[in-house]
Amino acid sequence: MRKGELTHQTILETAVRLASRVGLQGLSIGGLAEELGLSKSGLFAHFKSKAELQVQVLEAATAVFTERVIRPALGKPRGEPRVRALFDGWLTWDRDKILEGGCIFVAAAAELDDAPGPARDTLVQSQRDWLDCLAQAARIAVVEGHFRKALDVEQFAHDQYAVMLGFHHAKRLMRDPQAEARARRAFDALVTAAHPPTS
Amino acid sequence: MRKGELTHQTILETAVRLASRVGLQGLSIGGLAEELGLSKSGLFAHFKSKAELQVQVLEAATAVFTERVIRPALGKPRGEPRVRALFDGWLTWDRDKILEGGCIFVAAAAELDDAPGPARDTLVQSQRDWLDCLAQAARIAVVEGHFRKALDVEQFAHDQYAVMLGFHHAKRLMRDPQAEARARRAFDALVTAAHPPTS
DNA sequence: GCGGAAAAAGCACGGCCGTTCTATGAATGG
DNA sequence: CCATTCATAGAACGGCCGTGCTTTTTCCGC
Repeated sequence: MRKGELTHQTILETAVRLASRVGLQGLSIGGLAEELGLSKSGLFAHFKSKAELQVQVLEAATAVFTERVIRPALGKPRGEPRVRALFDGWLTWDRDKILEGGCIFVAAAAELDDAPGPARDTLVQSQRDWLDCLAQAARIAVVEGHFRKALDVEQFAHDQYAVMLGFHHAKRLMRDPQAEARARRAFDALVTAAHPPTS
Repeated sequence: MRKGELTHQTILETAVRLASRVGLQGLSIGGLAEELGLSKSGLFAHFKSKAELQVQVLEAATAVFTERVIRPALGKPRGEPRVRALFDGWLTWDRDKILEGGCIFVAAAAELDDAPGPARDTLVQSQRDWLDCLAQAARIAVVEGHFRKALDVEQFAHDQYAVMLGFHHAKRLMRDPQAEARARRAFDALVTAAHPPTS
């Protein structure tokens, strides 16, 4: 009962990387099996269906994301440093070798936005958690006095994520070498605007 | 030579709408033919390959976008009104019935960002033109004195498009009823920050 | 080290894919 | 009005897809 779960996890790791390149729909069981040196049916046995595979890929990606982006940021001081750490962490995540094809959630968002089903539900929940995480970090920054009291933290989280999406577009599609600089400038402007009134 | 080009255009219209739902990859020749009541081979004859179909779909979508979004904005007064018109036009575009599945360019951007080829090249060019259009509108706003002289207009265009991408995500994936309000607030903040120093 | 269980492979299926070739029908120009 | 071109349909192909079923191999507790 141990060997099975091990390969199961190995499959998911490879699947996440592959899916970031070819998308969730483009992730085929045959292709994934070949990449792993397994038989198609042997791999299929781990998941009862392709839909289940897609859900588990998203869950696995969420787990990696939490480990790689959210948890390190939680180690940073409460307030603005943590808000900035979440932003930096996401930039690093989108650049990670694990994701040769860029953030898998951004790719999945475009694929699934009109495809009702368990995969979409899983993605939406994951993204909601992420936005809540961003908003909560901003809320703490308000409490700490780094951000102004009247700040709409959900709006801030929304705007912060929009900058990330803009970065993804500029970097991965447009191959803009200035993508990261542009994103940082946009985010800095957001943070500055969130600061308490100076005078 | 007339009948052919007519159906050719009809095919592309339907293809654009369908592709906005299922994506460029998901757009199958068989499915498209059925939607139009044509035979698969009869439709295929209009395009020498699926890659060519994808390119022409993107070109057709760009033409519609230019007609529906850019041209009306060019009728607005130079400066901030035109900048705002481009933003409003995009919001309307993303909501249009033509695009049941949301902006086809956003969907294609995620699909093609790691798929080199003519389709990707076509999309990149279209997006570059769009960003240039946004930047140029901002540049005019600087000349008109609506925006401050030192404004980085390319950065402004980048940030403006990021807001649009954030809107698309919030609206189409998250189904956030506040998506449009959030986007307008974010864009207003951008415009306000672009204004000349008040004092 | 053996026997049962779990994991993987092998094989076959129906289905849709893009693509090609051939035939037939309709539109068009002289 | 007729001949020619052009637009569409039909059938067939090899290929990959997801998915079951059966067999073989591998693992693991006793």
